[in-house]
Amino acid sequence: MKFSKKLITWYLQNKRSMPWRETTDPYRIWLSEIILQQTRVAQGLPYYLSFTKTFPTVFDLANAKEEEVLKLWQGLGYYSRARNLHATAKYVANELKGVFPKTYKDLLELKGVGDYTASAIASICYKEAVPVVDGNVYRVLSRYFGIETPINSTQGIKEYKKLAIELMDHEDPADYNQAIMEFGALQCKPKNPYCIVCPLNDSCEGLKKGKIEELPVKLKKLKVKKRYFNYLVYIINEKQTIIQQRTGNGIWQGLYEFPLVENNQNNLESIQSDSIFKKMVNGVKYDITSFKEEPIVHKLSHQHLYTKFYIIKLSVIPKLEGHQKIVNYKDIHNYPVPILLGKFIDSFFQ
DNA sequence: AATACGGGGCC
DNA sequence: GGCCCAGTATT
Repeated sequence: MKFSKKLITWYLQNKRSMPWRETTDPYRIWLSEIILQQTRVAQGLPYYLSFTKTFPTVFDLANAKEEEVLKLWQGLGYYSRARNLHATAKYVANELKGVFPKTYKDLLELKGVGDYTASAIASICYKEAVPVVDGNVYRVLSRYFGIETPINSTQGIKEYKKLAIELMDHEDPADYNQAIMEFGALQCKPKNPYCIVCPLNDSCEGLKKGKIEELPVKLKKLKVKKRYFNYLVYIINEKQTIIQQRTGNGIWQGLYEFPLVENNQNNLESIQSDSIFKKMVNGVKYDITSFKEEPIVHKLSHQHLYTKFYIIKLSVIPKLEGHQKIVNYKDIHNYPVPILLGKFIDSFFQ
């Protein structure tokens, strides 16, 4: 039997039940694909459910405030996905009358939709024979064909894409694409794959050469950077605090946070000598204490954030910078914040 | 061609 | 502590 037919046969017997497998509505397929970019099914599923419940149609999503979209996305990471999601919803609702593009080529034009996602939507919703090449596909192909080209090299990306096109099942693109991904997720998984019971184990080049554990080859990424975040949690008359929105490039764009002093350490003295802080509390009495003695280490894939929260009690409103705003405790939960701050807020403000 | 961009789970 | 996850946009 052909490679593609074996995968589809395996898929039909082993596929997990998922809500986005019950529909070919491009809105829902698109939504699920954006949510699942670089995200495990188990992590993305609750977000898919809340998004489809809150925004049943692309018009509902388009009509939402960006802040509401970010709030619902809170905790999922890669927040540009949420901003692009909202922008694309507005574009489809307002410029395309709510009708999604129907081809790989046209889908590719949408913000936040790249090669993988355009292929997924085109194949699942419209049966276009375009192959998905995600992390699962790289792994399955590199092992089955014994390919040692790094999957994140320019050469590798071209090579795997070419192979994927050749292997594509033209009669059933939707099931084939989902089959190879599901196969990579459940059977040919990164650690301890089930080669013994694998339906492809009689023809798997990687298994024959004993190289399953080393495949796929991936160029290693750079060392993570350390950063030092000192958050100033102003407590004004025991009922209000100050937050600001992150703008420009960098992490957490569009999310809110407390006034931040970023330097090369986590200590009280460096805060008290900070010019922005001094300007804010100039002439007012305040009391400053550390929330916890040890910094919280928040680990992102590319940087480690050594973070301390400083509780600053005062009885008058300090001088605000232009982008800062006063909020009541009870309203703070309505703002989208990084999970690092969300955890602090949950413990400190109940 | 590289780098930035989250958070969580697994080993 | 390192790797990986239904990748994309920017530099």
